[in-house]
Amino acid sequence: MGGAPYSFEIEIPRRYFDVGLSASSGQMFRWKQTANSEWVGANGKHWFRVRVLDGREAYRVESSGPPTVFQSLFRLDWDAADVTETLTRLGPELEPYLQAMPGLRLTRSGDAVETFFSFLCSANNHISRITGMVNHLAAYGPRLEVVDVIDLHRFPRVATLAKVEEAELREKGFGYRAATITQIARELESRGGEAYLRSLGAMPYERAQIELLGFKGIGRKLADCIALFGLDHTEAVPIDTHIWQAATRLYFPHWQGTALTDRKYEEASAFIRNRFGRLAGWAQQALFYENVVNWRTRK
DNA sequence: ATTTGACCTGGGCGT
DNA sequence: GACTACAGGTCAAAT
Repeated sequence: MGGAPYSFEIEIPRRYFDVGLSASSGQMFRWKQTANSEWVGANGKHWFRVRVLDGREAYRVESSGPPTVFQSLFRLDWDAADVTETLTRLGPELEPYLQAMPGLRLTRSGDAVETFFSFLCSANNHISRITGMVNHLAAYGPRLEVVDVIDLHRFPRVATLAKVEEAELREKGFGYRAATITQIARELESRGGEAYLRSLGAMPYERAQIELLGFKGIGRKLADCIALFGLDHTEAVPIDTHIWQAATRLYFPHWQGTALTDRKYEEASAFIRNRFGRLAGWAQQALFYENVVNWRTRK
């Protein structure tokens, strides 16, 4: 396609920022690696194309947005060396997990609506199918650009999604989530749509959590994912099957192999949150993705 | 307060 | 190649 509106370099060591790892670790679902190993993706109203500069600790980024958008998305305003050092001081048990995932960063979505609907797709599902579903939803938004044959769309607004029929999503393979997604889209619109969602980012984590739990179809786990990845509540600790495995291994050995109940969810999540504070979400991401990568061989 | 069963679909792995 | 288990869970009903 024609020249990108913005083209800039980001200079940072790979151990502090691995763009592919950060983009494909289950925090966002609209990034792809191209044949020539560039990373191309979209978030909210922006698209990005990222390539590693030969022999240098730097990236060349083309984007619809200025550097600040990219920097915010990958949370480059947080110093990874500092975060890692603080995390290992607060929890030495984290060190092997952080070392196993060098360059993995906690991201910060620029679009709460996209994150909200992305994680509605994630319940009892696996990353590859979530990816397909999120990209189906994204196709309801206007096309931004085509980069290396990859169709990049602006993620649709709430009003658009609220008009989608359940049957339509069923046909696209959404399964039973077709019903919850269309219902929740309408509920979200009636609560004020995007403005309401954004307001959850401005209120304390605990209150945002309660608001999100008011949607039928959003439980603790999804509420925490939305809070963490979409509303910048970085102290949120979603407990999914992977974090549950890690948490029982590290902190609650007497619960290993047991089912996750409401009470245990609350205790495990609060424990990690109290241990790492506003860095808890970053810790969670390292524990999560290390377990995703290694869980098959571990058991 | 915990446990159980139902729920769409499609990679992936072992038989 | 069919089978089966399971995946970034949630809800309602039955212990």
